[in-house]
Amino acid sequence: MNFLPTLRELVKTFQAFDTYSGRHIRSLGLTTSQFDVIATLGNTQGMSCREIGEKTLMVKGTLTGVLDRLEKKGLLTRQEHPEDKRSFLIAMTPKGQALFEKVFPAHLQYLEAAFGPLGEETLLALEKQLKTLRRALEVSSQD
Amino acid sequence: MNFLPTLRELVKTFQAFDTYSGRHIRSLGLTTSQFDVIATLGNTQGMSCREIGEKTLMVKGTLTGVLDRLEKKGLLTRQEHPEDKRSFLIAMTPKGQALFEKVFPAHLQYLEAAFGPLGEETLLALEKQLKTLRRALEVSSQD
DNA sequence: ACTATATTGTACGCATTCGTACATTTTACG
DNA sequence: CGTAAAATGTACGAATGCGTACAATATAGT
Repeated sequence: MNFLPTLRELVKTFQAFDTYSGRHIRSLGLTTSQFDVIATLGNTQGMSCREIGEKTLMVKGTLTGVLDRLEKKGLLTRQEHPEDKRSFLIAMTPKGQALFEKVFPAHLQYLEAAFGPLGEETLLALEKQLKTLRRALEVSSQD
Repeated sequence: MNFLPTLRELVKTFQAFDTYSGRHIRSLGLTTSQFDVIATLGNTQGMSCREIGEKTLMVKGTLTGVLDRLEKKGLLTRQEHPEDKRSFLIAMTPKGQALFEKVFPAHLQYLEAAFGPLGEETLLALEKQLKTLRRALEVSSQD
């Protein structure tokens, strides 16, 4: 079973997306990780570091540094969590929310230009195939 | 057109592969990038930095550091290129070649355990779908 | 209630990743 | 031939990304 071409294509496609998306995000003055956090926190009342990690697919160790920089930029705050003293409620500042409202729709539109022409059927088929591969990897991981 | 689920699945699948593959490579005492270089140079007479970059999908700036560490480990050498004074012929040492012969088949077999069960049809279909998406991203990148 | 275990987030070290700038050399073109 | 443009690899700074260890707190099992 020669899976290497498929594997190589997975990596190339991921990189192509990263390059395409990253170029636009950088022009907005952000990194990809920073944008992902802002996109996650926008229009919410805030959430814990764990929740942000689940949604952005970042591990907590990475997230600490990303949140530090966004906090230093004045885009978010870490407040004490009332129910759990280990945790923090991480929420956007007005400045952060304003940035979200500016960059999030703009980036979605930018991505739409690339993904839109593919059509819904192609996107759904691809999503399904990817999920099949991911499950195979996760099952094998359990050994 | 809601492409976000497909996009998220692409990232999750890539990460699942990276986690699965990386765990094994780390147990062999290497990083993913180092393994990719060794897998590329194994059983060859050596090649330029540019060629390695094309095959491993690493940009040259990244490659410099990875090659530095592999050279320091005594796994490869940088010789002067006879035809082009800007370039180097990067080739494995006997120690590097021996490592290649040990880890490359082992890792292929490890990956086979995850990819094999998918079957050839699924892999080919996924490769084709990915290529469609990648071309859409590359076309949009030209603007 | 007590204690072993799990969860939450940070600290740290190491290696990558990328963009930009740069020196050197090669190529293309007039 | 001579020069502008391109190619090759390195240097550098900033920011991930990840594994491990760690302190503080919460939860579960007894």
